[in-house]
Amino acid sequence: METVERLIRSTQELLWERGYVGTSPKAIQIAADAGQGSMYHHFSGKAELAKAAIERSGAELRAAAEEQFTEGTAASRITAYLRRDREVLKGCRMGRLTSDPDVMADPVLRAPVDETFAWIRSRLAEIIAEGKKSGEYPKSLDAAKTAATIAAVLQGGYVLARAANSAEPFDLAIEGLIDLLGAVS
Amino acid sequence: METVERLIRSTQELLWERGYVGTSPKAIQIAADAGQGSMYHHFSGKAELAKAAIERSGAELRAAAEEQFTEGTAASRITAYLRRDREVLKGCRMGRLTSDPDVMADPVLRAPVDETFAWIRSRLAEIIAEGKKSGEYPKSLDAAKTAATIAAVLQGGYVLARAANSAEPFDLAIEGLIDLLGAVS
DNA sequence: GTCTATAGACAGATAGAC
DNA sequence: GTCTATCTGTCTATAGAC
Repeated sequence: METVERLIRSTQELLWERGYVGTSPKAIQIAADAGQGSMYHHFSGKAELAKAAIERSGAELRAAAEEQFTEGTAASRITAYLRRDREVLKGCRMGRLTSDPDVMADPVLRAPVDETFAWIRSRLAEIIAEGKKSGEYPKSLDAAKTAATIAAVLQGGYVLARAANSAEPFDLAIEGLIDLLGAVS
Repeated sequence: METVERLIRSTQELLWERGYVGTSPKAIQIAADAGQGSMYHHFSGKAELAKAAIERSGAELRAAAEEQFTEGTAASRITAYLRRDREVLKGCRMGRLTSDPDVMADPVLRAPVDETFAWIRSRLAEIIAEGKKSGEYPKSLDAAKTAATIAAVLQGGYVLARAANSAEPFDLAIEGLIDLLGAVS
């Protein structure tokens, strides 16, 4: 793999594990097996590298979600998305960045995070709207609200799981939501 | 206020804003208006100070939650808890610590985080169980699952709000959950 | 493109005076 | 209890040789 690619992937991994504040250029270089000069030749610094890594992660996240969003009824697509196999104890690569003050303070770094969640909520809302048309969900169900609730359960599930050092609370939260959604349909 | 108290409160605030990795002893000393020698006289270092701050925050969080948990029907107590005024864009003081690798890696620092969320889920489950007894909720509603879902929506709501730099997704997620809970009761 | 050298600032303490 | 001095290592680059 080429140097630039190794640098971006290593940065993605480190941002996931340790966040922006906790990730040093040195650590990235070691993980990517690239020298100092090499890194600074390809990127102006930590921020530019992080931008590339966050954008890449956002694209990957959307692609992974879209896989569940393509076939089946509205309810089955949402359930498939919720129950998809996830590295629960590692948390969400994108969600964890929201607690990184330096990422949130920099519009360039926050933008891809913002866009990713906006996209997910919007896609979920579309699917719920389809479900209302098909009669799977009642007309009274608010698509935007429900979409936000679904996205929040996933993000919050990660938080509860990491706090407990166990995937159990994540699974409980997901199944609790599926039960509630099943009750209205 | 006394020095020890100022140190703990300043650490609570800094952990909330910048996390453990992003908070330096120096920053704590400045915020607490305490000297280096003074800080190291009262605490062995950053970790011990963080332990005191996290435990304090956990106690405050439980006390704040218990306020909403005391009067009214089960459903009204849960709604009151969900709609309580919160500093949404600052995120959850306890939840943000779950993305701090050094906190999660140290059992002493993770314990109060774990206990706080375990307590909240357990209290919510108790209230839902009461609601089932009183007939507010159907017998088929799983208390542990639903409690996890409620806690997750709050934590995830913070994540979505910070990503969007707006309280709106938080409010949407909360209201979406309240609608779902209303539909089953 | 990649390497090594250098550098100022900060992190996270420790030591000893007062 | 609090203060100042000191210390080792790391952070985040920049500069210039190869």
